[in-house]
Amino acid sequence: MPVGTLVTMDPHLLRTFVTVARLASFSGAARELGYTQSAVSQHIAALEGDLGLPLLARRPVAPTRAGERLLEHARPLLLRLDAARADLTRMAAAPAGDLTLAAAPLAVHPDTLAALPATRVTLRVLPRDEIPAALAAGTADLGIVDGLAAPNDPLRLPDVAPLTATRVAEAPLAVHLPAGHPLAHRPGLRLGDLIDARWLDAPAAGLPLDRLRAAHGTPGFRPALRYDGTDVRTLTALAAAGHGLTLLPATIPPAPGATAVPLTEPRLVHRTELLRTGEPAGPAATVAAALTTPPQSARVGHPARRG
Amino acid sequence: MPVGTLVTMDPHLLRTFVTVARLASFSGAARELGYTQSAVSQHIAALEGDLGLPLLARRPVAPTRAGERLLEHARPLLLRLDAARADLTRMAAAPAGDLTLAAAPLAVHPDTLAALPATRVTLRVLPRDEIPAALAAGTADLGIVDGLAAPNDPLRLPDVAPLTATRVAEAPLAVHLPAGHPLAHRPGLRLGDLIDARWLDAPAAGLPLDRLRAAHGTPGFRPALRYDGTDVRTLTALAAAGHGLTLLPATIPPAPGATAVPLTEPRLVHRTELLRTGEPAGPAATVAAALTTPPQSARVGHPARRG
DNA sequence: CGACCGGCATCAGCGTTTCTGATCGAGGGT
DNA sequence: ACCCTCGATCAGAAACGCTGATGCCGGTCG
Repeated sequence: MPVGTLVTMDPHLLRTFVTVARLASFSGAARELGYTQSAVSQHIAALEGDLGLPLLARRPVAPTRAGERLLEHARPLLLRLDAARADLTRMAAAPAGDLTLAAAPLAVHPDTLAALPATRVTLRVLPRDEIPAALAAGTADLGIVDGLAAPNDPLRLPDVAPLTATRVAEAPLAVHLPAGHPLAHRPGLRLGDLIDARWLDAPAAGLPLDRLRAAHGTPGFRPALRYDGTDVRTLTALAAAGHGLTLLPATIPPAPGATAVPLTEPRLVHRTELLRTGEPAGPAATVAAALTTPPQSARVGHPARRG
Repeated sequence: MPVGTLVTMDPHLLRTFVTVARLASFSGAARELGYTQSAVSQHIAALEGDLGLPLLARRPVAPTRAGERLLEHARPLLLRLDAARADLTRMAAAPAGDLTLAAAPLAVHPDTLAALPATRVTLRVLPRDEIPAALAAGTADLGIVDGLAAPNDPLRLPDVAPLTATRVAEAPLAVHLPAGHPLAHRPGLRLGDLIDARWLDAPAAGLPLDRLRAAHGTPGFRPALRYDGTDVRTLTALAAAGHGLTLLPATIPPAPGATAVPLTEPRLVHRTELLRTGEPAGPAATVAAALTTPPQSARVGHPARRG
């Protein structure tokens, strides 16, 4: 299949456009990018002339409707471009002995830690959505991400670069409730029972509430206390203290004063996956192999192949 | 957050690289792209020099390991770039009166057809995975895609451009069996009961088998007859004739001599979604509104926001 | 009210990039 | 042995993209 025939839209122009939009200033963008203000002006003029549309309102500088749209295209495009470059230049360099692992907060499982070599390892905890970008940019060699999914369903991840995802583990889910909660003694809970409850909102550490809403197909799941850290023990403690419910993998023990009740419906699991760029090399390969004993691999770049 | 600082990797160079790789020929690519062979040679040299890696073996011309990797980056990149360009230039042109609708084979539902205006409409049936690209390229104004999904889960689609997906319908699933089949009189079937059966392999028309394997987490689901068309009636007839089983939305009636048995486990639905680029305008807006009476919208560009 | 100042547009000029066209060496087929 | 195709390389010409200077507009302050 032939790849398109248009091309143009020089990434340099896109980059200055994005910068101008972010700073709301031509001269500011020029300073940041190391250009003359004149050059920046010409860049924007070139883009607008090429597309036949005004992209920015001047005085004050703000993107037009078309400009907004171009930003939506340009930002991921530049991300991918940098990712491609980083990936390829990495292939040129010899594989270093050091290994950097980027992990989402709930994705670091004791088994995982046991599989790591003793030395020259950096473990970096990042928000889930930034891990693919970190891999792509070469900031990390291996990624561990987690999320809610139907059993055996791969996770949905931002598509910034051709990454390979491998299933590491799946665990059932449990709702953490304070011991005195009326539902705390049930053997199992359905998500529908808990729509009207108040939930901890912990986007960095836990499972985001909008994912629950999507899974159940309703709004609801009102946020109570918001926790911006990544520490899971704090989260369970908050649940024990009655600040709201949390849904966590069943492998996480509840804090004293709390109970973890298995979630029975819908059939969701907490899935963790290993992410890597292309062929693993050097120490990354060893760790990757150790983490994925039952190999169940899937490409995430083009998810629709499986849909 | 600032967008990366590297840039370079001129798309023109990437385009000639992709073309050279596809044609396995420098001069062939030159002919196709309207360059001199000399220019193509210099393009490749520039890329290789820039990255510090050989990308192509000469004589015969074939991508190296690094070249393969670059292709994986470059192809979606160019796709996105063209999509961005097409999207923006479309904004420049006045919205035409004509409406082109790209639909996956199983996604065209009677209700959908009823919602269409009487004139100036083109309905084009495409493989599911090509619909986002068609929208992005401006070949179609609206897309209708379908697929297997957990209830209330959005579909997984190739991420070529910022598209908006809206739920149109969800239907339960049914397995089509010949009337004489031992399981034909069951009230319901579980997917696990059918791993060892032979299945129709109809990637263009039906639900792909590898999606079933993913849903059940096992290999199995051996392909029997392969059907490359997109006609659903043929598919049901093939199932009736005993050429293999098919899984179809329960809204599709079985052919004479066949029975449709509801699928009870796992909890999967046949979901159809409406796709559009940014803000709908002109007649597309009317149709889009008509198709999505209960609005349940979601951005597909960055699926991880919900996971 | 007028001068000033910051910010974007425009222009000429020049250095660099990036084509073309010609030439060369290496293989492969006749 | 010859020719023909293919890719690499080189010199020159055209095109491109940057800088620095200048112009214009709007807001601000004496």
